[in-house]
Amino acid sequence: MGSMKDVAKLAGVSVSTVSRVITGNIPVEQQTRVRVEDAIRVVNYRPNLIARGLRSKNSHLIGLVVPEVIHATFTSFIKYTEEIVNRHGYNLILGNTQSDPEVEEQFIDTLLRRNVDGVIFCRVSDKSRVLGILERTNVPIVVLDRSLGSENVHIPLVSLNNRMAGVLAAEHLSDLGHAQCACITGPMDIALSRKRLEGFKSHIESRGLSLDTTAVVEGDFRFGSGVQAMRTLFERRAKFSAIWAQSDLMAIGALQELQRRGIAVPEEVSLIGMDDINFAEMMVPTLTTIAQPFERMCEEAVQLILRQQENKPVPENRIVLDPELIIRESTARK
Amino acid sequence: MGSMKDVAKLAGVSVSTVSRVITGNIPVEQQTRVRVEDAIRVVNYRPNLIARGLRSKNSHLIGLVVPEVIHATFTSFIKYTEEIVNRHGYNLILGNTQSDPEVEEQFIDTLLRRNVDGVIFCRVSDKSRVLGILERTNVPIVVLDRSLGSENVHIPLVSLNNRMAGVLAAEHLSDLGHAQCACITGPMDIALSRKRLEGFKSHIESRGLSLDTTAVVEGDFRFGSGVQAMRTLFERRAKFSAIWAQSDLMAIGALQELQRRGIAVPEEVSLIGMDDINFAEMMVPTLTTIAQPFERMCEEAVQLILRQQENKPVPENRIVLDPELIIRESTARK
DNA sequence: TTGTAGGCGTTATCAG
DNA sequence: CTGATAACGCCTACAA
Repeated sequence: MGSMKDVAKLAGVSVSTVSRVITGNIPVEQQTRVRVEDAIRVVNYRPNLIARGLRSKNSHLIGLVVPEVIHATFTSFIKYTEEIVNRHGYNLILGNTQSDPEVEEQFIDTLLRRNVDGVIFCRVSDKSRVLGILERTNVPIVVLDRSLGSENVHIPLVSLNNRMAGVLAAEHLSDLGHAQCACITGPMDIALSRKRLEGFKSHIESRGLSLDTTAVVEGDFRFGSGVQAMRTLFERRAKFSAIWAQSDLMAIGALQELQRRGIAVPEEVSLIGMDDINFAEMMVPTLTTIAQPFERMCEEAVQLILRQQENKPVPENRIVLDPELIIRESTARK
Repeated sequence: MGSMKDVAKLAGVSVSTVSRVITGNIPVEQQTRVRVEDAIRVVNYRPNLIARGLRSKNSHLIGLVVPEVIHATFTSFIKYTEEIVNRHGYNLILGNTQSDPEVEEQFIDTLLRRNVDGVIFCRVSDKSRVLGILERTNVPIVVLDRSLGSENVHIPLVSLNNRMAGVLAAEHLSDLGHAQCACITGPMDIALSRKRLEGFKSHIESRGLSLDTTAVVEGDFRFGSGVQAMRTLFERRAKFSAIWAQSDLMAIGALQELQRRGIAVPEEVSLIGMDDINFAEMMVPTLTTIAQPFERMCEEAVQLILRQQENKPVPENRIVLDPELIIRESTARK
């Protein structure tokens, strides 16, 4: 792979002329243009993005920061973000921080030193100092699926209407005639877990019922905590005919424990998950769930980056998308 | 974030001196060193990797090419590769080609133009022209979990002993007394599917039994094809008391279909998967499976890249790792 | 329309 | 030990 110099020499022109035919839209005489184009082919010239980036101060690189990779939500974010940035001519540089502030900071540091054109953060905690660091740079940044409550109002944010997710779940269950519901939440120090519970609870109360405190168990979004939460519910002798788990993985954990105890789903207990991961359809019974619009979330995030970069006014700084109820087999009329 | 120039000006030295204290191990007088270090702190200087890369012709970037993201095997590769390259001071740039040769080529092109220090390809087909393109460059390249048969013997390769996977599955089933087995394979135009089947079959034959051709169905590694394959087996009235599916996803599909037909696993039919994805433990019954050493595979791949880059002799050009049988609940004595 | 010159931020070489 | 200077590959004034 030759450089511009090689092309120039071969074509008998200066490098700036080569640059012009590469860039296009700058007048070059037809004759020299073809000479240059031929030379380009001969030396197999491809513009070097490093050099170009050094000059133009942008890298066409977008950083994606996730706290985990093997995790339905983040895997989806990775997939769609990569696809979308690609479509816009960018490449994705991926960083898994495992929620370790140390790793987080160190990754952000190299991103900045690579002149990335933007950084997308998945579910970053307000505790992480990185937001502060990034704010002081002028690198476009977007928080996707954010967690904690206290607000950095000026940082662009794409998130789900988590409260609505709770309402949708409660609505579906009460429509089916369930008067006693249980809820397996995510970590309560993450705002989205609280918002989901709040929506769930408030809809139940709006129907004149109440959500028993013994029927609310905290999990960590993962499978094991779903199993454990189910056991806790039984230990507490909580009364319920329906359960909402705030992630499909926890719902699948709950399902496993129910089946091990010989409790039929949905005949005896109805079960709703959340996320609509692929596996929701693979269970027996298939899982009713609250779907997140992963692809649209990523699209909005990338748009926010690109707009900031072009210094276009960003009309909406906080984009909140709606979840959707997907009815399958795991819920039934009481 | 200032540049070296800023630091130099502030410290009253030349840029080369600044460069020296950054690089370390080049003699600089103690006094000027501290002056420079102070200045570095003041202007918040961080060496720019783009510029450094332009000079030194390496980017500390490694490209990972996968044909899919939301897919147990590749998600694992992404996770581990990212972790490992990071540990070595590299960043990962991820490309999902969806097996589209067009996208593949275009991605490789930008990788080369970014001066990546290495490219790791997951399950690349021999049909893709990219291997040829890459061979002509001197960028280190490794094929991970490769598929097709015809050999480019000089390209470093990390793969699984797929034949052994088949043997392990057959061995386990015949140890349990199953004389009639079925197999749901991956796409037969992918070499690893054929090798797996070959191992499976040959072990069965070594026991004086045979694998009925009606009991072999081709899938595509995905859930839906597992469901479909199961139906096909029933339509064909194939006789079997045990099934090996060459991916956990297909096994889960088969399981769903079996359960829908009221056939108990493992009481009536034993079932083995392959991969040992997270969900294998989440099923009821939990899935017996053949585990792939994903992390080690990635480690070897990264090692091969780094060794090539340092121009160290690469002792082993083809690394084949062994799978492992994980016994859970979905298999039982006949 | 084309070439020359300078610079993007680093590092390496060569004097001093 | 330190400072010019050139070079990495590209782009963009400015001049011709």
